[in-house]
Amino acid sequence: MIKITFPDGSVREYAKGTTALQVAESISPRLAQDVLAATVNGSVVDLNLPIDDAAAVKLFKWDDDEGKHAFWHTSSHLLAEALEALYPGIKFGIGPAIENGFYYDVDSPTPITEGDLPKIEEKMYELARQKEEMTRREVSKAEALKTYTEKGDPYKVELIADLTDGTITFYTNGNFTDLCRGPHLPNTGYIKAIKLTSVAGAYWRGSEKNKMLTRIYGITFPKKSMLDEYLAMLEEAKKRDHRKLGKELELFAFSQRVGQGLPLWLPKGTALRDRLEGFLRNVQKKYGYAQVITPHIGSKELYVTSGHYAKYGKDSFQPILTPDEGEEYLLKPMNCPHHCEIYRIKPRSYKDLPLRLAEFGTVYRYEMSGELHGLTRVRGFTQDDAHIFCRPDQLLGEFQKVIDIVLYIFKTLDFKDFTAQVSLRDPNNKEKYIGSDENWEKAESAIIQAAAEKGLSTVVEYGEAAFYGPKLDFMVRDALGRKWQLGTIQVDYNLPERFDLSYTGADDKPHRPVMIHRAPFGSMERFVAVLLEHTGGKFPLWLTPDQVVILPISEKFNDYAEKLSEFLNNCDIRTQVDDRNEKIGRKIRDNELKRIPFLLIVGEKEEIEGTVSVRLQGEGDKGSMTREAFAALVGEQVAKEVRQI
RNA sequence: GCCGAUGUAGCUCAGUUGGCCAGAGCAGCUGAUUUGUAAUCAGCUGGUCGGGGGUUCGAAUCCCUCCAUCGGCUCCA
Repeated sequence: MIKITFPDGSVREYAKGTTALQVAESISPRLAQDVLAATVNGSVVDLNLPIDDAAAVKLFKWDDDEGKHAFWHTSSHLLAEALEALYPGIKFGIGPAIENGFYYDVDSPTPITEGDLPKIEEKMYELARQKEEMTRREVSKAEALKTYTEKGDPYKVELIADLTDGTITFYTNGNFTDLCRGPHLPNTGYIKAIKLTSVAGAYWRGSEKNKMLTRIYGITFPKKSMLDEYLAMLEEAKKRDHRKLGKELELFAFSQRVGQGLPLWLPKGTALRDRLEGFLRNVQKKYGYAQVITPHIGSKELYVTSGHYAKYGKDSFQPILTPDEGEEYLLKPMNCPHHCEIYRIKPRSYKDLPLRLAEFGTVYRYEMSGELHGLTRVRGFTQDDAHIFCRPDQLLGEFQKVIDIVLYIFKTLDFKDFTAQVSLRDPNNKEKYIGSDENWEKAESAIIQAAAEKGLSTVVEYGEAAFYGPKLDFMVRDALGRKWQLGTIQVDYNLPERFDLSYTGADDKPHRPVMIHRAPFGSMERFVAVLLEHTGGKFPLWLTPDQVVILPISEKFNDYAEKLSEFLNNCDIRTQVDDRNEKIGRKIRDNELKRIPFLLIVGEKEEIEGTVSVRLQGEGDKGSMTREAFAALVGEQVAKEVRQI
């Protein structure tokens, strides 16, 4: 007998060789049905792996990430089995579980397109219904290599070559055997609902130098109803797509003639963006920032000095030449070099620091055409940029104040679900970065310390740093769950050196300042995009372009509506009148669809009483009140939304 | 940039064995209606069928090419 310890601390005895599935069965039949994976002493294993020694066992169901992972990982093997049956000679790359489902990368003798997915799904259902056992087998490296060399699967051979002997396992379901670490479900019968979502190209091992394989994405569920829910959720998410809402609400547009990735901000979008900028300007003023403005182009020499030219110059927009002298200028890809030059305009004393220079700076970057995406990835955009030049002893405090600004903004705009990511150098690829190891280490530890002292829970990502320094990035998801970097704070010891920035210390000697790059929104474009998807176009009252629309019952009451509008606008309430010759039902519908928060309906009754009938967007009739009472109501709500710092 | 898909009116979309002047709804314009809480009625306007080239007696429809968009990959100062 062996002792099994459970997460709650209880201990039960089982026969040696008992499997995790049998353990679940001994607890309840229901649990045995729901359990998908288990950990034994912390490592994830198959449910049917015999446990031979006393161990701590934890069981995972669908609601656990480990459970979903095993489910989707098994699903990718099922997909592979179906593919091998339908496309003899197909070669396999990798087929992992991902956040929402799984994929398999394949090299098929005949092309696979989206039209082929239904028949592949059909085959998968057929194989799933056979409840094929997933059997595990440990193999030697030599045997593994032999198997795949004989089968003629070069990708698997390459993978095996990197593995250490003694750790290699094969899993077999039906006629299909795959190199795999596992764990897996006991059999394919758990998979009841299957949807192959898309096909895409993907470079083998993620390098564009390699061959492009075909990647087939899919998702599976233990119940049909769960798949239906998932598909309905995707439909809902599509309605919140910022590209669709931006068009519907007339916030921004693109024109092929202007150029791809170059957004045109329409009047309502501009009003929204101006308000966001004003909000941040106000916050920054309180934190001691000074606004500056710098040109949209800069001489090539500026970027040679900063190091940007060597790093990105050739892949960027081509330099602009002056007509006669042939001088080279670049479209500004970032604001920092300009701000460094502002620092240099006069000698700086340690008493002048920190110097905080802020600019809503529009920059232009050449992004590859396939990478452009609505407002989240564009070629011309405006950063809510600022550079803080400070003494080394001020770095930590300044960094933390920037964290405060970011958190204040996220709180005001109700971004609850964000990730704070510490983006460090790729330790195996240091030549991608500039600057000394010593400075990198100083900068990295400053960020980690600042975040820790602020009680921020962070994830660390290697290889995500800027080329001149490490970053603290704030990632927020869009409607479809894709992560976007919004706010960013970066510590930089390099640019001050390259620009030879200095200040005179109390010791009357020159010292090198440290620089913080920061953008709490990230860029106005991306921030508005994510905000749109989060709110579904229902912006908070303080931010929304139109706050109130007055709907006269008929044209007879247009004059009263105009007077009301004038009154409210004088109270700083953004008000319009819908004076079209339409029925009231029509006006309500059209203005509801525009997501205008307050609809005021006025007719004979209101004109005589001097009141307005208030209708809240999405909520309906709220009864009538005087215009003064309404103005006070709006004022209070705005004040509540934008809490003072 | 790469793989795959898509591109018909301002918007959403019909229209493929290639064949009458290319259609609908909404939006827009004109007129009627003067309206009480999510679409009033009638008439009218509007399209280089993404651009260019080709095949054909004939192309929105087939072929080539370029452009843009969408889903990924790569990249992301």
